[in-house]
Amino acid sequence: MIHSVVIMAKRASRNGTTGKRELILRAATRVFARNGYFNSKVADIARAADVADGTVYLYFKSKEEILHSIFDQNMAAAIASGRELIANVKDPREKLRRIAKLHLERLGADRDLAVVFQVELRGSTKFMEEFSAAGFAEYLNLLRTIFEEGQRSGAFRKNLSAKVMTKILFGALDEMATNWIISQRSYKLEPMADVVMDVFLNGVSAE
Amino acid sequence: MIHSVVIMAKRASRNGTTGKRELILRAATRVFARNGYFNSKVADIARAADVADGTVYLYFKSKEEILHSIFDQNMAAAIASGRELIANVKDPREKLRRIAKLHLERLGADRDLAVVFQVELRGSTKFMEEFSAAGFAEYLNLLRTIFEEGQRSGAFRKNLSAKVMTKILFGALDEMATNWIISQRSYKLEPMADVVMDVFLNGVSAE
DNA sequence: GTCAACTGAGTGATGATTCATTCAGTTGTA
DNA sequence: TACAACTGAATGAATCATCACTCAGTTGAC
Repeated sequence: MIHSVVIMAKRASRNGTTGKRELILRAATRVFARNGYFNSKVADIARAADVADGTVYLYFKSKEEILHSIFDQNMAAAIASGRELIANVKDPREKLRRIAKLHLERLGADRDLAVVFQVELRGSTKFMEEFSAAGFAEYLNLLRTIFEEGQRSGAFRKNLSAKVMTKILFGALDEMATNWIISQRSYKLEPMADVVMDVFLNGVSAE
Repeated sequence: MIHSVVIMAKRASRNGTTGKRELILRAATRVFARNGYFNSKVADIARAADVADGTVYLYFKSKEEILHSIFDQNMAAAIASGRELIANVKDPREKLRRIAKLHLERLGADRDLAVVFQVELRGSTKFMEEFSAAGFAEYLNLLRTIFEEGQRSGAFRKNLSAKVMTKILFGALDEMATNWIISQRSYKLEPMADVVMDVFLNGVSAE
């Protein structure tokens, strides 16, 4: 009886919905967020995941690959989620609003993840360059495509560089997220998207 | 004759306007920008400054203090410069325009410094918190004060949170700088301030 | 000769990664 | 059903390179 329960528990944590890889990624996100990437020891991650040091290396080639995986996985999910969300929306303004909300909603839902995205991933040009080559550029492209659509439809001023407008919008949202992390007082992050979009849309709209 | 020139040169680099402390700070900025803070060895900085390892510790308590000093010194200079620049400007819009231009001009003038500010200083929550407590908050306050002035004068919409507007503006400028660093193609950074201010002022202006 | 500035080899701690070993669970055979 | 042989996931102690920082000694200006 007791024996079988123990076995079940073991099974659940070993082969259940939460694989060990996923488990380690989550633990790493927590550890990176609390100590910073460079101050985090692989041993810390292992302990947080309740796993031996060596086990980490069965799933990841290196400490760096863990950070990469956190980024890749979440970025891919975010972009997919964003595409889906605007699939049958027509108005470019509304599309941007939804993306912005999603952006802050996702980060606001997981402070540790937000710290990794806003702080740890920025901590080296090497990372920044690799990341921008990867999913990050794709995200900016998504925003840009929508903006250009809005320019064609006459909603946004045509003399503005869509690329630059994209950076402005992203920068504003990004700063909301970063500030939210740093500030001690806890407020809701996602509603900030409305204010940002108000100012931004007002700033770029035609006539 | 020649001798005295050499002596002068030595003096200049040793006790003149450029003290050893300054020399080390500049070298560190270069090294941090190229390798990242955590990957930079104190020995690298010493070599870059053409100084022995130990000498670095005659001027700085630790590697971390070097990074702090780079931030403190430049931030203080930037704020002073900004205050001076708007001293006898009346129009809040124009004040913001000038600050924005100064912001991007300073970063655009020294790529290494820009990398340290945009990338290396963001790489840990610990730093971020300390830095925001220091000069960074003061910079945001400067922006906010101007914005509030503009609200009182009726130039900007009064129902907007000055604090949030400040973050939006800062975030947009910040992203311009970060993108400028990452992008390979070299363009002028400072003119981007005009575009940002166009959209921002348009977005927040009353009526 | 004195003193402040400077030097750079040495030290001690740290932490990423490896790998010999264990053992729970599976397979194949009778 | 029983059991021997096998598999490979998981372990964690040991390795080994790496640096931040120290300090005993040197230099050179006056």
